[in-house]
Amino acid sequence: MDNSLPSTEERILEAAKKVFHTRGFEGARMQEIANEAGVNKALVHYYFRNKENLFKAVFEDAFRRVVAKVKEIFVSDLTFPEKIETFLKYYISYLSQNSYLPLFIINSMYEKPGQLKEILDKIDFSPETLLVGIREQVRDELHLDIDPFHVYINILSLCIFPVVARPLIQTIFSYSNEQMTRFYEERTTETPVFILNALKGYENNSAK
Amino acid sequence: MDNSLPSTEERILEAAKKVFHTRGFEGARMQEIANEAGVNKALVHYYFRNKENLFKAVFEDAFRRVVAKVKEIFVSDLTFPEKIETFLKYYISYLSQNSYLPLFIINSMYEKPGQLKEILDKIDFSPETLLVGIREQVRDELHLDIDPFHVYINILSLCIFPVVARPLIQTIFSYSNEQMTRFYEERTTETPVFILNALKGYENNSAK
DNA sequence: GTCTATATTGTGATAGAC
DNA sequence: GTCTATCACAATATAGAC
Repeated sequence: MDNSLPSTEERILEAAKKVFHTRGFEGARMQEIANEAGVNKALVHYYFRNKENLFKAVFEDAFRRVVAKVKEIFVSDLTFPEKIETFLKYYISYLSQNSYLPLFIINSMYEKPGQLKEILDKIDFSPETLLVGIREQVRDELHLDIDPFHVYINILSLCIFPVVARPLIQTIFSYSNEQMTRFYEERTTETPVFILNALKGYENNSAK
Repeated sequence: MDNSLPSTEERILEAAKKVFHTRGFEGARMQEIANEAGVNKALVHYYFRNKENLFKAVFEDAFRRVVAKVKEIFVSDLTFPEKIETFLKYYISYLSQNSYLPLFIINSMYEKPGQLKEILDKIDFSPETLLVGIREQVRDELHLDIDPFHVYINILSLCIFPVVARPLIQTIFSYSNEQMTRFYEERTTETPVFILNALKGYENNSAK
């Protein structure tokens, strides 16, 4: 484990994460990043040369983290229901700490479409790994034969959207922060039930 | 019906929608809006005074449209399964034409949290209308007694997230535009099945 | 109402001392 | 490596002619 104090470069990167995640590329200010890191603006340029480079570093870090966590859960020895439960439990707690992360990644894809391609080549990530795992488990454990791709997207939708749309939900329904916390706690148990119910419903039709 | 040619003010607003929707508040440039409208930059300020005002007008327009459409479907005489199918069919076609709209609204809530409050007061919109309708139908048509709020969020999640995350999905899975079109077509029929299956699954447990 | 020209401020980036 | 000072330009906004 690394117990040393964070280097200047690390402090700048941490500050950049905070600012880019919440404000996006266009909204971020190099000045604010410098302030957040407790250094001068010029020093930010010294380490990362320009805004574009710094953003790239932040985006890659964010994507790596999310992928690593998803893989950690979905590529494991757990049963399918356990995976869904674990995945949701992880997302509630992880995203409540990093509620800006998924929206940051989504927005970055619109602002800088090409950037993900480079990253995908660099890191060890094949979407097939995830899909194959789901396909086999849905078939062997639940005895269903349905497209795992839609199942996968459905699971992600039900996990991520409620977090991403939090300010919208909270405003429209006039929920307090405490009510929102309870809402997300409820989803931890309710969402797996919803998903597994849906999958069981296919049993009648998929006997082909 | 209004057959007259669009006024200058209308042309500017249309241009502003296009630019704000795709680039967000920070990314938008008054110059680009002026170009898009075919007028001079100064004229944009003449009609809307500043960027903030123009953005407000665009955001309000977007929110009104989305709410109007959701109400049109959910507050109707259709049965619950019909509502879900209609809603999804509408969203596939509507969002494929305006794929930037939901993300624009979500982002605006982070950038300008207070703005929605004003709008909600102005327009005729009560979230209870939507929830009450769902609650009654789930109970009377499907004979279930579950929280309509989570059902409502689940439906929205399954509709909106796949559209919002399109660039991410397309890049990760290396899908062509044609494959993405087919993906969304599939969802039009698959998502209602998924949702209704999930709801039926509650029948066993909710006999209290 | 619509334009050109300009004011004014903000912001990414660099030069150069220490 | 870290700072201060400054450049260069981009972007919002306004003044004033027509």
